[in-house]
Amino acid sequence: MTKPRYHHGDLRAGLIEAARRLVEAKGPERLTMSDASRAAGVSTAAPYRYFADRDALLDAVALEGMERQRHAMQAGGDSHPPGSDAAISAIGLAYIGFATRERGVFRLMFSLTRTHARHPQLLQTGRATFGVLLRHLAQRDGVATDDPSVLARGLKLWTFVHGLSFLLIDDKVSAMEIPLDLPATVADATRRFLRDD
Amino acid sequence: MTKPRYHHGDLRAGLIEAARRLVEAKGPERLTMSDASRAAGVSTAAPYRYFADRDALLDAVALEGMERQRHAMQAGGDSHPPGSDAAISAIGLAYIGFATRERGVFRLMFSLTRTHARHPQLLQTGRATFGVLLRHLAQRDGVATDDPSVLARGLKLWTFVHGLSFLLIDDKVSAMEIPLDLPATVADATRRFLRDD
DNA sequence: GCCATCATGTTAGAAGTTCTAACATGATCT
DNA sequence: AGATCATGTTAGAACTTCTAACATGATGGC
Repeated sequence: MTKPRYHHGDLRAGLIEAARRLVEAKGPERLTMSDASRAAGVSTAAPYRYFADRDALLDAVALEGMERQRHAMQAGGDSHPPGSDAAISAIGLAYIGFATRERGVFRLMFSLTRTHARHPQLLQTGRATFGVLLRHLAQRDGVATDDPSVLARGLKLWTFVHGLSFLLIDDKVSAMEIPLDLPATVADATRRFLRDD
Repeated sequence: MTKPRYHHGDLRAGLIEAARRLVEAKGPERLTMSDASRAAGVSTAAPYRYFADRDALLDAVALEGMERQRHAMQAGGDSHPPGSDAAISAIGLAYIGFATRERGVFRLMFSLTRTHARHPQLLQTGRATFGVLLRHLAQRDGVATDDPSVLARGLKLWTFVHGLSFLLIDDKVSAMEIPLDLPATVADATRRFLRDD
């Protein structure tokens, strides 16, 4: 058994991890600093050494989530030929898979109103995530990632997987009693958005 | 000038309206009962005559928003031949239009975790909203609204407009510097999802 | 090896929140 | 006119975020 130490070791990371678990268990809006502190084994004032306020801790949880989601998407794309329909579908499925595995964190990632002004790192990470998709689309057509047609297709694909993620984590699909073959649906949408006519 | 009266008249409606405005101004999570009470001109305990707790007030705001969104979609569809691509696009645009006009309320409508169990009326109203779209899709194909192909197409179209709504209200489209012709994009997605091959 | 320094923790408390309990008011109906 | 009861108020308990002042112990110079 580990002795309770005055100094935590890495409290910042410990708090982010504790907060991540709590966000997942009870939803972002139910997270309290008290709970996070208790879970990390410190007093309620300790977090303020590392995070300006509650929102700053949530920002950190969101950022960490964005990075994990991006890695999942990267891995999904890498397991298929670059720029192929299969690769692009896999990226979308990885996006949705992250959302459904980590509803709380995913919801948090997209509930930070006007957060970009407050925390440019979140914007940067968001761009990197979108870039995973853009690179495959650009490769497919042999153009640059900021080509207007790549951006337009990227937006439509992102829109679709983003929307489906939300409908799934809000249980709308089941509430409306809609049968769903997720991989087939994502593949279908990918094919429809990528065809030229 | 109106004399301050002890009895409000219709405090329930007054609180919903005050809460709606506050949700829109500061976001759902920033709404406090204190603020809503103050805006409605009553003490902080008065709302509890009509709403069990803060969440119940938010539920009421969400419900009212869902009804207004449904009416907007209904009107959009009605202004075109039933079942036409134009009608279906118009429904989608009305959905997105509501979301961007009332970000706070729209976000609230889709942030009520596990609320269906708590408030079946929200589920019922959600079904009615989806039904606006389903009726046009069913009409188009001359089948019932619960036909699997209608449900599948309905889900894809909903997914798209839902996703685009969220990306717009979260300022992701502008953050990623994606040029967007909204009506054209919705029309394009509608056409792609409705074609048979 | 000892001790000063300072990062990192704690405790105490102010201000604000939700929600309850007990009381006050005035609209309504006989 | 007066009783009744829905609808409001005030007071306060339990919680929250966040700050200020203090405590601890890890670290580096001597």
